[in-house]
Amino acid sequence: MEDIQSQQQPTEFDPTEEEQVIGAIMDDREIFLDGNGDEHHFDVNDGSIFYADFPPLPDFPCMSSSSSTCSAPSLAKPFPTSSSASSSNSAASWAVLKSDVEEDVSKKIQPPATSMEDEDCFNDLGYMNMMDGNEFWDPNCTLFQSDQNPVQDYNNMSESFQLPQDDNEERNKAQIEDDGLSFFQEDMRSIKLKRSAIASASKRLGGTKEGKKQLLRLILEWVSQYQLQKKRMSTDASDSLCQYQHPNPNPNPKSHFQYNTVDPDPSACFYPTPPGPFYLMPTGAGFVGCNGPSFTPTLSQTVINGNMEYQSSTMAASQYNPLIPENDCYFTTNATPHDLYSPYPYQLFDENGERLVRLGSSATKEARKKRMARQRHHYRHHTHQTEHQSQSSDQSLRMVGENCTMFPADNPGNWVYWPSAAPSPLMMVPPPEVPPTIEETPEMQQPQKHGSADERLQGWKMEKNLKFLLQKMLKQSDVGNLGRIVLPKREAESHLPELVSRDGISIAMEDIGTSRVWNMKYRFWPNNKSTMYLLENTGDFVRANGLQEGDFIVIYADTKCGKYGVKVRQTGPKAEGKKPAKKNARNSSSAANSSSVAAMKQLMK
DNA sequence: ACCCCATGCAAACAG
DNA sequence: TGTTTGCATGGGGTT
Repeated sequence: MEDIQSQQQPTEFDPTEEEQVIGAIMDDREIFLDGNGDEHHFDVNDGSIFYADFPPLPDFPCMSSSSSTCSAPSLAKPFPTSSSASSSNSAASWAVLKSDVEEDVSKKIQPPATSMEDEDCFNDLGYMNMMDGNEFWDPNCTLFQSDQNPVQDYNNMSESFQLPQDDNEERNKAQIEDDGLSFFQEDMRSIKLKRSAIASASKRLGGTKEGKKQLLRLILEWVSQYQLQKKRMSTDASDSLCQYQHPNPNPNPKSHFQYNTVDPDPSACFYPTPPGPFYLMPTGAGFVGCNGPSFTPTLSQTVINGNMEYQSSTMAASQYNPLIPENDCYFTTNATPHDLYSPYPYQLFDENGERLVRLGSSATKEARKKRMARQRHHYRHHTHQTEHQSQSSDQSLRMVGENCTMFPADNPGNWVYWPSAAPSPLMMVPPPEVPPTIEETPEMQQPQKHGSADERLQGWKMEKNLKFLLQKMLKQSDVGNLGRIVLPKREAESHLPELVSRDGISIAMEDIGTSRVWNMKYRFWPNNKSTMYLLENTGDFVRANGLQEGDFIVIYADTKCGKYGVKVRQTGPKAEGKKPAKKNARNSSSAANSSSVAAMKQLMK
């Protein structure tokens, strides 16, 4: 059973081939036959369990040229109010959400949503070399595409299952072995994997026998967890569902979209308070509304505070929320909490032949033990959420912050195992801080350490849910004691809420690095027959981050949480040429961007 | 010529 | 008197 052997070369797979039962990859012994149809049918079609095109990296997707490139001028908003694309394509839940927000807020501040305009913008900007596709922002996108609706195949196993406690994982794994064939006979029998998918996954795992073993191990483990969970759920299914709660569960979708005022409860998203040993982090898949039932069943595993959860995220949404239209998008309100906070580290995706395996943590016991040790270590030292806010240097915090999961920085649950060929972007890769320009090559934007840049980048896309809005290289006047930052006009008009009053609007701006939320004010001044846009109340923010002239702030729209995020990028000691901008462009953002790109390239080296 | 925006500066405000 | 607020100015890039 350990011997995984594909019947084909990993790299050679017939696109027309039929599904291949799991057993077929195991030592050529047909241990598992195709399910008889009335059992759990793990019909993992090509393109369903593999997903190669991660959501776009929201880091600097639109450069200053965006406003000129994007068709929507000043009224184009990150949170469109009346975008036909948005209203027509977004899920019904979003429509409800939108209306709620519009009724309640007074200044046309809309929750983050994606508009086709924005997508086009991204495309036009050539950012798609990173974004690859529109699925992330496309309300109609199928984040995990599949020719078939895997939910149908998952109808009988769509419970979102979890592992018990992490301490039990060893037992679980042991049980995998102990149960032996009985284990397989129940569920593995019905798992079908397309040969190409297997081949691809195997290839991703190195194409070696060991890699195949690893693949099988992952599958087995996943199914085993399903087995365990199924047993549990048979006695108390609801417990399983209720065990995971949003840190700030609130049935009112508006709770996620406090746009006009600072969210009184930052924990609504930005300050999660794990309710207990379990804390689910929202995944892009489950949260962002671009995954309908066609969402790929993924082998998901997350270890959170020493606990592990396995979940097939969209299955849960499908099962527990039958209102979710197929192939449609749904936003948070339609998704069950379970769905919304589904982890995903175990993932095998496929799309258009470009395969990517994102495997879970248990590739080796050795590695897992190390991770668990790290988790315990971190957990001992960080038991209170408030402490997390000072972890701006913590890479994991950065990542989760950008992912809107607001996972505690010390929370080790954010780890994933990444095959050596594709190191985890979460753990190893700092985000590219420089918005990619058209002329920028992907290599320039990507970390250099592990794995291919493309794989890492895709992982990034998967993790992030932030949409780049604008960035600004701070001038002396921005970091002075005036407490205001002039924003680039075009970007402000294009991507920030429309201002109808000179009083402006309050914007809850989360510092992505620290998870701290700053209540800023976005407003404009008339200026020389034109308009000047500013962020006010930035003094504390600037001081807290020690921002200086030449540093950058990048403003994002958090599409999951409906808030704004700001990321600071400090360019270090202001010794050399700290006046790079030197008014070298008319648009400060353009100037800043172009100059900052160069500066950042230096920094990233 | 137009526009953007960094910043100067004075009025208003607060302590 | 110090700080904040709001507008004006003008350098410099773009059209």
